[in-house]
Amino acid sequence: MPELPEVEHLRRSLATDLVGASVEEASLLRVDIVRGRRPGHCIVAADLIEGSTVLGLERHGKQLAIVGTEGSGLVVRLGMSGQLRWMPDKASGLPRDHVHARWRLRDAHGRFRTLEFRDPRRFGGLFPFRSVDDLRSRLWSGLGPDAVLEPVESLSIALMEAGHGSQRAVKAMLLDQSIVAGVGNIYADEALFAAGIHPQHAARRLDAERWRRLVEALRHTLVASIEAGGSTLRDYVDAGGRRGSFQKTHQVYGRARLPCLRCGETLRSGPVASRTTVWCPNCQSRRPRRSGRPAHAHEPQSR
DNA sequence: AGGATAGCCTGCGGGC
DNA sequence: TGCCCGCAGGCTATCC
Repeated sequence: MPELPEVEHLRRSLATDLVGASVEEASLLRVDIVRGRRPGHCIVAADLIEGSTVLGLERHGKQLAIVGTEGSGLVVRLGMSGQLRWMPDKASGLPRDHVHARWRLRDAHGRFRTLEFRDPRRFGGLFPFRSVDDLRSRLWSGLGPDAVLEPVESLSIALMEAGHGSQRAVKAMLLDQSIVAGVGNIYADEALFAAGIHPQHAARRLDAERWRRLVEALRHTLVASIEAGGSTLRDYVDAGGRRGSFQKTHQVYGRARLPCLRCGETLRSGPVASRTTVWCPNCQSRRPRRSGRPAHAHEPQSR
C-alpha cells in the first residue's frame, strides 16, 4: 500500500524533527528485519545508525533513505504494512505490536524522542549502507527513474523505449520498478483511468503521444496524492500517526462493480500482470479511440 | 532471457 | 459466536 505518495509524505512529515537529530541508541527487536547484509557480516549498532547524526532524508521510488554522518545510513522499505512513527508521549490507541526496531533520538532542541519501525506483515525491511555511493551503486542501482522527480519528457521516452519490442501490458510496465520507480497497484490503475488507457493495452503499441499523456496523468495523480497525505486503505499513517485522504478521490481502485464516476458504466475488475485491476470498459480503450465502441474480445473475466 | 508466477506474512471480512 | 478460507500486496526467487 505505501507507494510513492505515501513514502514522500512520510519523508516530509519525518524530516522536520529527524534531520539534525543525533541517534543516541538503536534497538533491534527482530534481527531478520535487517536485510541485504553482506555474507558473514554481523549486525552492529552502527548499522542502525547509532552514534550518527541524521543529515538528510532521501527517497527514490518507494524507498526511503535515512542518511547519517559521513554518508552512511539506512534504507527503510515499508513493503505492505510498514510504518515509521514517532512514539506518542502519552498512551494512545495506536497498535504497539510488531515493532521491530526503535531509535532513541535527541533532536536539535535537545529533546529526546523515540522513533519506531513497525511492520506487521514483514514485507518491508531495513537495509544498511556504508556511504551514499554504496546506496546508489548497490541498493538503488536497479531502480528506474523516480516517477515524480524525473522530467515528464524523459520519463515518457524511458517508458516507450522499455516497451519497444516488449510483449507486456502497459500496466506491467508501470509496476516494474526497474523501468519507473514508485508506482504500485493503486496509482497504476488511477493513472491508466485518468489517461483513458486500458491496463492490458500492449505496451509496444502505445505511441509517443499516448505515453506522454499517461505519464502526465501519472504525475498529476501522484502529486495530488502527496498533497492529500497519501491514500490510507488500512494501515498507512505518517510519522505523526495521521491518515491520508487521497483514497476519497480514487476513481477506480477499490470500486469494482460500482458505476464509473465519469460515464456511469459498471467498472470491471480482473487480474492484469497478476494484480487485481479495476478499469472502466467504456472510458479505457485498448486502441486509440475512434467513433465505435472499444474492443472487449480478450479481456480478463470480470468478477 | 524475458516474462509470468509462487511465496513470503498477517489481518480482516465473508460465509457457514 | 467462532472458525476457516480467500484475499490484499511489494518484492524476490524460481520456473517456463
